Amino acid sequence: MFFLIDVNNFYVSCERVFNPALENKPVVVLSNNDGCVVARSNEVKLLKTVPMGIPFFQIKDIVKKHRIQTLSSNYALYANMSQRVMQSIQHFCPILEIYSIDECFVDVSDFDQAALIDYAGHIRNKIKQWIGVPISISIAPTKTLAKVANHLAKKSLSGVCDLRNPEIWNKTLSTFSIEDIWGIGRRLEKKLKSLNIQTAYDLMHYPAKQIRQLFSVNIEKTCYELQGIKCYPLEKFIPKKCIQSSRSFGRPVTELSELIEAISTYTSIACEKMRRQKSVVTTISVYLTTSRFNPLKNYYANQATISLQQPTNDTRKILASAIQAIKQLYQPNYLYKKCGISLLDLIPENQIQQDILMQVTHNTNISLIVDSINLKFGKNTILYGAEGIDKSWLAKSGSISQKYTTDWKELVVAKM
DNA sequence: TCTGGGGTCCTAGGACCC
DNA sequence: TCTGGGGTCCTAGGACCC
Repeated sequence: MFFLIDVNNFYVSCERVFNPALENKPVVVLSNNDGCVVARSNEVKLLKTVPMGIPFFQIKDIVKKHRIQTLSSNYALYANMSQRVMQSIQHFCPILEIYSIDECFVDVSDFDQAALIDYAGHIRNKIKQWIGVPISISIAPTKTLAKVANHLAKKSLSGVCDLRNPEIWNKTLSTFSIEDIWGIGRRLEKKLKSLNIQTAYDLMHYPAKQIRQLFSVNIEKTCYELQGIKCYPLEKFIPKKCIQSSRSFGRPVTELSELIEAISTYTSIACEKMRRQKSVVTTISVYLTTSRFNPLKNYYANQATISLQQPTNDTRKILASAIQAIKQLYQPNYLYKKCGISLLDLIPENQIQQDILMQVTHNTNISLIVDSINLKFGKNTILYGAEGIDKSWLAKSGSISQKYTTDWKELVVAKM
């Protein structure tokens, strides 16, 4: 039996904890570079005119008309708030899988089943009291059903939805649209509807084997999960298999020197993440692109994949390859919009295969020292020269809130 | 003028082996 | 002249998620 616990309107809720003036007002949070809407308060959702992911410039009039408060995203704050929420939940439910920044699955099979609803309510109150954000909790025998129940929990006053009773879940599924099911995207929606599968109930009763032939093993699993047969177990923490870092630029970039600064900055970010999960990398891929939205300007996009001689997590070595790659990709006379790096085929650092022809070296890994300094004194206390100092190409974030919980200089001040 | 970022998994098809 | 059958591995691209 699962709980699915998720924070309502997560980014907006985080902002409201530290800025109560935002309560009961329409609020949106924008993606990097203030590009798209990535979080909306309930007030905004009710307007029905601001869909998730819409480019900000397309809704400027609506924002003005309804006095929607607009915030740049503050990922340092959200990541820290996420940690706090997850740690608090673990206090009540030790076996959990963190599924995304704002939701987790919990195995509640060993709990007193008769008391589950009360327990969910209790957790909800405590998270609101301790962290300050509202959460919803759904209860169901499979993850897919828990996802369905979560939609209903969001709309209910209690914030809890129990879908354990097969009669209730059958009835619920008969009015639940196919496109709202976890794992059904736009393409599959279209194909399923062409077979006259309109609701979750229709999919649940379609022969699963046939679904597998027509679609894939995943949709077959979805079919079983709707019937209450568990196909997706709770996952333990698994290190990432690839780590990417990329950003759009705040303005068009034309100079190679600036691209080198940018790719160096992203490489440094990706490498730090890799070391945090104790992995090493053997293959990297670097890419570069102009804006794909401007039909008048020449479009150019290219990528280069490089195999490193030896698995490593040393930023200096990876930087050398990344810079070499960006030089190779660069073509003059284009207006570049974005570049990025992917660290591929990550393996645990304690499982490195030694190359018989390679000399064994025992260099001190300076990267680890850099990491520990930055952890102690704050991000970018020390950085690689190639990353540049001014970084005038950085993304825009016009209205970002303080790093209330992660930076000594920006802590919350309590006034008496 | 302005359009995000970071992931996972599956499948088909090519290349290769015996 | 006639050109099989069974298998593995890798990769690119598609689809999906938050």
